[in-house]
Amino acid sequence: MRIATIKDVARRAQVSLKTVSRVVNDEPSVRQETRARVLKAIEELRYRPNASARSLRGATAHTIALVYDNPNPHYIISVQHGVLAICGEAGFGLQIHPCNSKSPTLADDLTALAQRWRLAGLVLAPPMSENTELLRALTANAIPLVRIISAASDPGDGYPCVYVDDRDAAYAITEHLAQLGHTRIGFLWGGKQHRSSPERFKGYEDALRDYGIGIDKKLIVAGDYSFDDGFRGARRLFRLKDRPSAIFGSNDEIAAGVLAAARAAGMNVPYDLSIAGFEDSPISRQSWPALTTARQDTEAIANHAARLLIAQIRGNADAVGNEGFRPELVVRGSTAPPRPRN
Amino acid sequence: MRIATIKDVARRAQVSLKTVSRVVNDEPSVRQETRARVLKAIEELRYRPNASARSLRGATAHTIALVYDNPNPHYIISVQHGVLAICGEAGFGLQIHPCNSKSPTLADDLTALAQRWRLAGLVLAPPMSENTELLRALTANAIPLVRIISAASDPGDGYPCVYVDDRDAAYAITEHLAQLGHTRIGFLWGGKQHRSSPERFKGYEDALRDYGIGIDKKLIVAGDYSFDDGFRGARRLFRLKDRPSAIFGSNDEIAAGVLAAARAAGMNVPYDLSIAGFEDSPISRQSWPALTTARQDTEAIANHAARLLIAQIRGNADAVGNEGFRPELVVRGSTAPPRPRN
DNA sequence: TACAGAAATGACAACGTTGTCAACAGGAGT
DNA sequence: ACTCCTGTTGACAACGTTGTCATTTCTGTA
Repeated sequence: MRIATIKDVARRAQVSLKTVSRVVNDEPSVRQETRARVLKAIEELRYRPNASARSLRGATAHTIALVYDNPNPHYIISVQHGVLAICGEAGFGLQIHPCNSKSPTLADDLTALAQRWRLAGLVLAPPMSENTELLRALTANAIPLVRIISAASDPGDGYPCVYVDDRDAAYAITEHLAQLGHTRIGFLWGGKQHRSSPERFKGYEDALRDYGIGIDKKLIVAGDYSFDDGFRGARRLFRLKDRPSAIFGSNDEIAAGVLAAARAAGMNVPYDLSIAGFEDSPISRQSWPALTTARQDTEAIANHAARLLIAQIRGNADAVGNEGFRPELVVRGSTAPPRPRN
Repeated sequence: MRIATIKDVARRAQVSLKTVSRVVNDEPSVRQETRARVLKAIEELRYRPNASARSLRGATAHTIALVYDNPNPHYIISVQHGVLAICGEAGFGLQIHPCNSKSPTLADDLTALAQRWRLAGLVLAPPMSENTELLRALTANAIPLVRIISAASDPGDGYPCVYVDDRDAAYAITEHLAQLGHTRIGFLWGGKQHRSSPERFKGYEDALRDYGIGIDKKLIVAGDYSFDDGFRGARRLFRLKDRPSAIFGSNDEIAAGVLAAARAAGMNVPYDLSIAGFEDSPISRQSWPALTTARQDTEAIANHAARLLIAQIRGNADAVGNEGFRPELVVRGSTAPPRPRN
């Protein structure tokens, strides 16, 4: 059972190839009657335009790639689905491309990828989206792109982006802890190669300052966005003479690690220790108690990124602009006022 | 900066198009010297074969799709990465295609997808892989496919597959609980549309029978593969007069839900209640205590599925056969002997 | 030295689509 | 009746690659 081509449709509808093409692409200048005849033939033959032929004819394929290097499955799946939803609407295909953000050949690899598949553009997730050198290389090769980045405002550097105000949300979380009465608030850093890490730290710092709480470097621990680092970091904080009464983990995985460490140390969360995370990933809801965190609507963010990219590809970039998102504080059971000091 | 085509390379290397094509595709019958000249030109021009043109010329694109409808991000990411690794080696592209397994137009949608993009084949993850009607429809349209399914042995129904022996692993888990001395073991079902659910239940049943433990229907609760169902199911079991001393959740999410419910009820896991999950997903390691579970090497499974599909596409299906995987018991802190009855 | 056979190379068509341009019909305006 | 326009349609080339087949060049042997 051969797949029908435009030729078969044309023959069946008694029109030329071009007319079928016009109908398929909703071009004007086709009589109502002719259009109907063609549509009927398309239906009968189950004709589907061949994407390869289309992209060969045009400048690029109707396919974009999503590029990421992120260990958090929930985040990635959300981004994928957000981008896919828009691709579906726009008739674009999606290639996913996990990669190593530290690879020295990254720019070359991505350029090769884009050229090989004639990709129409790239969506860059963090931390790739924050690699200026990479952005330059891709732009030099005329590869359209859009970034998902962590920033308080539009960086206005010419590269299209969707920006997420991590600082603001981290401020809200720290503020929440301060308002509960905590003054010894630990902070566990995320991975240094993500711009979100310093942003979140900045929110923490700013809130402490605004609430008149001094910054104690001993309460601040480096790490990566991982459960294990949360566990280890928490243990380190527990060993301090003047322990924190609350710990803010830079993401939910870290916070879950803190929770596990607290449990292992026989603490009762939230009464002995308040814990907050970031991201509202499933783990924050599936812990006990559930974690106070910041909800970021990753799918909406990805939606916008995809729309931005596709608008750019289609040349109507003015229709869709850069946009900011602001994660929102979600208070759950893992935070409470500190125990009165004895 | 136009992207170089085979024509540019041919001109630069002073050979015909066809010779370049031969070099690119590693065909024989090219003199060493000529080959070197062509390779040099390719290098200099940064030539990359145009995938669209290739697939237009050939019968199909060098792209396969991964089709799934599964709420578990960790599982999906693992499958994606497993498939991608093989695609990379083989020079294939991957399209991901999440979809609704209950959609009545699923078969049509997938056929349309495959034809539109000239896909070379499909990898079907559960539960799509267990929909016989779908398999028939795809096969009728000559779309190569491979399934990842839950089965104790090769079903030998003609559709290529990678099968995972969930029954055996569930048996091992139940056996582990029985050997610890548990006789009241609760079971929380996974989603009915997944074949793995009855398989896992069968393992539970078989083990109980072999260890002379009667089956108590009150200890068996229906549900889906979700944290919330685990939570609810556990609460139902806690209300029984003769409570279980151990609960086997059909996957780690369910088990994590049980853990949360136990914590909410003030129980001390594992001493008041043993909990076992299935899958070895991150949540099983990131709980406290960590969950006893069954480890399935999803990436290896996906690797094999992709290899199987690509072998089939290339017509050397004999080189790679169906294969079975057997998840392996992982004992962690969430299981212990029951408290002596008082 | 000539010649068969093998090896290397090239010319050309074809894959399915769409952009360009020409052709044609029918109606409005002179 | 004639021109001019507008709306509809079709012929043809081109996109970049590879399969087919013909041609050229080389190799070893008679």
